[in-house]
Amino acid sequence: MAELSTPTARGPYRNGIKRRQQVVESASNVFAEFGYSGGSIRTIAARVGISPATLIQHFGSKEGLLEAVLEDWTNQSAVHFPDDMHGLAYFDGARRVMDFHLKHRGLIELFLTMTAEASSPVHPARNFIQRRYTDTYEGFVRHLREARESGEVHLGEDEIAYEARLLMAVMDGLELQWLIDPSVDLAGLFNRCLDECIRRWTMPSDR
Amino acid sequence: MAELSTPTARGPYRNGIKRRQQVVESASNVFAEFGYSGGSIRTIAARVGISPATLIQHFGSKEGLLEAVLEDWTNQSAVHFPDDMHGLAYFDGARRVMDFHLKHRGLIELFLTMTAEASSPVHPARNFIQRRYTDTYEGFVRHLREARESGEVHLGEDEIAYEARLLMAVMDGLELQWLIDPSVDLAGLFNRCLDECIRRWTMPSDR
DNA sequence: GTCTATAAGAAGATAGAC
DNA sequence: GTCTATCTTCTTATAGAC
Repeated sequence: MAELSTPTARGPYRNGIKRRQQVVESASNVFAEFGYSGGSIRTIAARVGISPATLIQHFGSKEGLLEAVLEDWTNQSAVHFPDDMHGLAYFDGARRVMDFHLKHRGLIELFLTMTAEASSPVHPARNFIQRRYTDTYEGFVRHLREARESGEVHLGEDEIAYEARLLMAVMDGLELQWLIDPSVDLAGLFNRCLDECIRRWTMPSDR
Repeated sequence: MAELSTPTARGPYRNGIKRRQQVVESASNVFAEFGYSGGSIRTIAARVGISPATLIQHFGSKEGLLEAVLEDWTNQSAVHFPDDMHGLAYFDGARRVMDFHLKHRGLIELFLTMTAEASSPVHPARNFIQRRYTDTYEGFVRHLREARESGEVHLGEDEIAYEARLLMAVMDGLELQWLIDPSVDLAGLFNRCLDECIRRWTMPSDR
């Protein structure tokens, strides 16, 4: 019984866990490449060298696999957005998020494909994506308010809402252009935009 | 023979043309809703009340139908972007583009879904989308240069490139947020952003 | 845990009648 | 021009052997 309590590197679930992670990564790539509808269980299974049946055995259904992919993606993203930083420093940390995205193209491909697909109310990832956007927006607003209270920036309440939405839009929009044409200088454009945002936010009597 | 030369409202192709347009509109909606992979010939045909076989007869293949959809979409978009305006007035006309998008949600859903899907090199709409982005970017740059030459704005060459990319990003990004959450005030946010862009561009010795 | 075999259905596309 | 019927292939998912 003791061996069964916690799966470890030597424990009984070692292979299962490793395999599961392999499948999730394969699925992320395939969904990023072909979308959720276009990416088939067969393709995903073939890339890790297992049968479609084994894959289904692990995740129950294609939708179960999607949930695992989205969960994994949240974890990967969360690691690289600064949760310990506050106020303006939080937005300065967004540069590192972009650097991370640049090095993990598949991750952002997955996210934007899912987001566009999930504009349909029947898409299985719709709730997840909606929540994700709400969380990001509220996070931006919260940190801008913090920055205002500490005197770092000078923004009214409606300006905070506007700037939060705009920054989100710029991030998504630049990433979209970069996906279509990888020669677009994503990091350069975003850093410049962030510089000007911060400059604008910190200017006294801005508007 | 005379009756066959040009299809008119009374000509022999009248029904065919009307039917064809119906199918293209249905396909636009279905592709917008489920993406290209997820949208099936069967669904598209059912919505216009014809058989899948008839649809294929008209367009040859699913990819042929996609081409017709993209062509139609270009025509619809082109009508509402001001080709007769130049310099700053051109960007002011972008407000009307947004108003048009707001009233034709399916069109923008189609565009953004296609764009995200087409980040994959094997997607049949990839070339089309790439060209579309290039054209838009070059259009923005051209009109900003015109505005500089006529003394309307004060921007360096690299600032023009930056502002063009950023405005494109804001449009796509705000539209994406609006698709996910229709309560987002797309027109309001964009108009405010455009106001500030124009204000920034027209400021002497901006940077 | 993983496989083969297979069910049950939907996909794109074709043939030929009307 | 549109249909029904059908082909082939591919889809997700299950059953049961090893």
